[in-house]
Amino acid sequence: MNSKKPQIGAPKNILVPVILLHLRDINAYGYELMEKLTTFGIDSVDRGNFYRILRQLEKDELVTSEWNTDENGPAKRIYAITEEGLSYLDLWAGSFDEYQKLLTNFFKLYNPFLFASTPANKKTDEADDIND
Amino acid sequence: MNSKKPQIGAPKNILVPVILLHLRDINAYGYELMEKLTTFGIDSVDRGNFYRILRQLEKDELVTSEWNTDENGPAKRIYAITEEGLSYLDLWAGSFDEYQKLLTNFFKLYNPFLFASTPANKKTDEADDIND
DNA sequence: TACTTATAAGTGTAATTTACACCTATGTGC
DNA sequence: GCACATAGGTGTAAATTACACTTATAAGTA
Repeated sequence: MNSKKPQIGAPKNILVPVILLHLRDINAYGYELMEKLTTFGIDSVDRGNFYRILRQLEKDELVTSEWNTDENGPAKRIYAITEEGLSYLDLWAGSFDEYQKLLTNFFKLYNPFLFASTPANKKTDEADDIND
Repeated sequence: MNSKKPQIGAPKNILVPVILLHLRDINAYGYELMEKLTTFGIDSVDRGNFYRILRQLEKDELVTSEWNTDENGPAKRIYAITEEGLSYLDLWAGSFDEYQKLLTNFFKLYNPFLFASTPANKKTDEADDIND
């Protein structure tokens, strides 16, 4: 198990919903998506596995793709989300909602005074943005 | 990959910090901890792997254990957190803080109106134009 | 006594996921 | 004709997870 240091960084399975979320707004190709993710808060993605995830999403019919050779440089595989992908994204949103509650529970136990009822307590310390 | 349904349920690596968090408050044995976790919001743990995680945590010197044969029933292996375990827990707390921000980013994109500045917006409708 | 149930702590191992290294190809600038 | 940035991949060992199964103690009960 090697529990010496925590996965500083998100569980990798977060990649799938975040990809779908971005594709809901704009059609995009893999390379582009990876760049967007780093600005989203996900630092460092394994490029190789990222492309594999995209191809798998296509196999599962959550996205579709087609080659774009119009622009300069190497051809890009442009992805678009499907109806199925959209409802799959909604499932994830529900799951993340649960997970947020879990994290709130964690911090309630970890640092109970952050959740104290009097606003005075909250003002005394920095991290009062934890619970939102 | 089989992306057909999301891991409705937490990433398993959350188990380690949650175990440590509980052990910070009370010394406990595996079976007991598993019951606590279900009330904590983690539904269904793999008992076998749970015990394996505990033994691994001990190998990593994040917890210590000793048998308790005083009480009725099978002997219990009582765990206690170490100093190292405590600081490891703190590392996790930082990591979760990051992850919470990521989830907030997710929902900002997923359902932006939840984060609208005017309270009036929140009141008007539930989610009409978001998904269609 | 033998059998069932609840508690407590595990083992074995296949399947899945992740990490890490490496490969192919196109176009631009030097 | 070579380096470099972009774009999309493969191969595979290591780690993790899921699922089935095992051992053992004590209490209750037929």
